[in-house]
Amino acid sequence: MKIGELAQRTGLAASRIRFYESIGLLKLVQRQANGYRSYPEQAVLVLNLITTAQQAGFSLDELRTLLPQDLTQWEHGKLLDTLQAKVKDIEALEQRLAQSKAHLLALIDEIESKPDDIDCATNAKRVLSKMNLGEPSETPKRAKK
Amino acid sequence: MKIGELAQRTGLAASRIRFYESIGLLKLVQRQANGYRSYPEQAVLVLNLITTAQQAGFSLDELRTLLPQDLTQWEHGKLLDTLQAKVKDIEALEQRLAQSKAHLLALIDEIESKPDDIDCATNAKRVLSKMNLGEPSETPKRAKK
DNA sequence: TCGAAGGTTAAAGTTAACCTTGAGCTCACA
DNA sequence: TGTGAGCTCAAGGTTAACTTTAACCTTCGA
Repeated sequence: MKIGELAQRTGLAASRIRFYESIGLLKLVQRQANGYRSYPEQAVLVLNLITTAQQAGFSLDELRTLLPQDLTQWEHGKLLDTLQAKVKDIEALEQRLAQSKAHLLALIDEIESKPDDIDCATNAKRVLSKMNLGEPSETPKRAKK
Repeated sequence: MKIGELAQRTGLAASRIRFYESIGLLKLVQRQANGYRSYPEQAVLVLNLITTAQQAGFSLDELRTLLPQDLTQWEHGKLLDTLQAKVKDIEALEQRLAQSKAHLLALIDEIESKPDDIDCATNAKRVLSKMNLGEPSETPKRAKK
């Protein structure tokens, strides 16, 4: 199939598919006589696998080293290890998220419980002084948008 | 205090502090006669607040609109709204993480339960065919590193 | 007085994961 | 035969949040 069809069937932009090829991530491609790219059925699977894995937190770089030339040649040991490591990563992220959330909730609480009889400035100082009592974690999260 | 000291006390690189000023995020700064920047004590608080908020998922852009010139001039309503929205964001992210994790664990399980009597290629196909049964979510996460 | 340490600026580089642009083939069809 | 959709490539643009570089000034300690 040509790139347009593959794009439609995977929901990816054609430019993105070409990009994956250019960085050596998608090697399942041949050329027709006219220079057009030609993909086998399997390409749909692989692209879906890639986007799914991306959503699980894998970078394209990781995926490149993880998905070898041929899908039937997976190294089970290494693959399983990596998957399990990724689960650990996610768990760590979950921890950090929970912390951030608790932090935010505490802050909201602190602001809301402002005694009605003090002014903004004083309250701001009070709130600020209560912040940052936990040690600074070093790993920033990037939420999308 | 000069930028070097502020950098030390906050743990941030001086270049980063200058950058924050350049994008209008840190306005608590004056100049000495020699052109050196001079910061008040409050700057330490504000920078800590910024890095903490960043870790909670706020972009610098959001922070700029959220932290006005003077810390004692917070708009409580807007601020609370934003904080609550961010909590929602975090909860959504938590959902997605939980999904990813479940997905990964299912995959691990699928691979591990490979019948010993079939070959790699067949197993790869079997595993692949079981993947991507959930609908594709559209929001990719970026985990760090 | 000299050199190192620390300050200033503007501008360019970094990273990841793409997208956009422009110029030029190729193909199907009316 | 022409036109418009689809393909090719290389190269440059985008975004966020910084860092690096280069060229130059200021301060401090020996």
